[in-house]
Amino acid sequence: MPELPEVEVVRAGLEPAVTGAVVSSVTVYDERSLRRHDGPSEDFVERLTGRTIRAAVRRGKFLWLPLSPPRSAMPFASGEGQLSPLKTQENSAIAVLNGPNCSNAGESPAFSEGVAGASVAEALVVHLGMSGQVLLRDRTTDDPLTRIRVDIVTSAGRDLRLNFVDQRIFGSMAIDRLVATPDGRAAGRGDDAPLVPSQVAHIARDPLDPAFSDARFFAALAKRRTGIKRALLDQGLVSGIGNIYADESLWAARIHYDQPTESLSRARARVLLAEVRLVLGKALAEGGTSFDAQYVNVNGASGYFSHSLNAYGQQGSACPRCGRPIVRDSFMNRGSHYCAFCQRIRAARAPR
DNA sequence: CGTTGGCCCTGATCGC
DNA sequence: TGCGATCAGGGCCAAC
Repeated sequence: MPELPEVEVVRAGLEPAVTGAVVSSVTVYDERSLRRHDGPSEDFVERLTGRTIRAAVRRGKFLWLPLSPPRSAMPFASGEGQLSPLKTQENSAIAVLNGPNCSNAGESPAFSEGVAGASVAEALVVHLGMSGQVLLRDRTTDDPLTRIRVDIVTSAGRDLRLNFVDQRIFGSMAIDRLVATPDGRAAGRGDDAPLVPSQVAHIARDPLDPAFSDARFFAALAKRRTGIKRALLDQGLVSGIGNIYADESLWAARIHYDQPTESLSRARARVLLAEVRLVLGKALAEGGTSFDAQYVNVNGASGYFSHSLNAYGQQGSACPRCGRPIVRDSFMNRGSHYCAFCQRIRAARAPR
């Protein structure tokens, strides 16, 4: 169950390896992992092979790797040689630190020439679903349950391999076109370009995104007529939160999972958002310390359970705050773990 | 149109 | 030892 912190660990682990890398071959072992790809697996392989990866970007739980235009479809390069980053990067350390775009003053090279229809900016979109992993390997390593394999040559000339492993096949890969963000801000963490995959455009910014608007979140939340946990899990309202961090944030804010959103005061919503950020940030800090740059180790389970969880999965044990037992309800086809004493549904304060 | 319930998917684990 | 039942839930979409 990778949520924002786990996906960010993947992104950060992939970034130095894939930035400036060229895809040399692609193998699809299970077409079901292409559910989000609009076309057959042959199309996926064809469109990905030979492309150069520009960056590793994340919004919420979605990850994408923007691709440079295919060489055959390269538009007339406007001016400076900004479209020929391939053979010039001899110093991989610099390439990793600076990224390919920093010198381009905000304009995305892949998108700038789209007027004549010569090229549409695209990205490899990855969602890990429930059980997905992207494992960075050498070319001799195979992993069980690998659904898609992407072999790359890094900007430093190293042969590497990305194994997309996914037991339950709720995750997926896809080639998707990039569209402009409505606010013109960077689409996610890892790239300055205001370009988001079309299938991610409806996903809200996450609470760690500098362009996340607290005010708009509170306003949207106040309009909802549902339980607070359902709202937290709605990626169109706020992204990156899954079942584990929802339960942990609600426990920290002492809010019952089914507290009606319309009855939640602005003050308590503020507390909740602050706790969400604390929980996500803490998990991110813990996850970030335990991964090896060589291998993007994102085994969801081991990552989570190394964190100290106060509520999730703790049914039967004592609430760390009051000592009463944590209970588990079945809710929305998932478990909700909470302290029945600390987290009670409260009536809305009567209006003056 | 906003909200909600149901479905997809399978390896690991547990109990008999 | 073997085997069947159970469990995990993110995102999407039909239905209300």
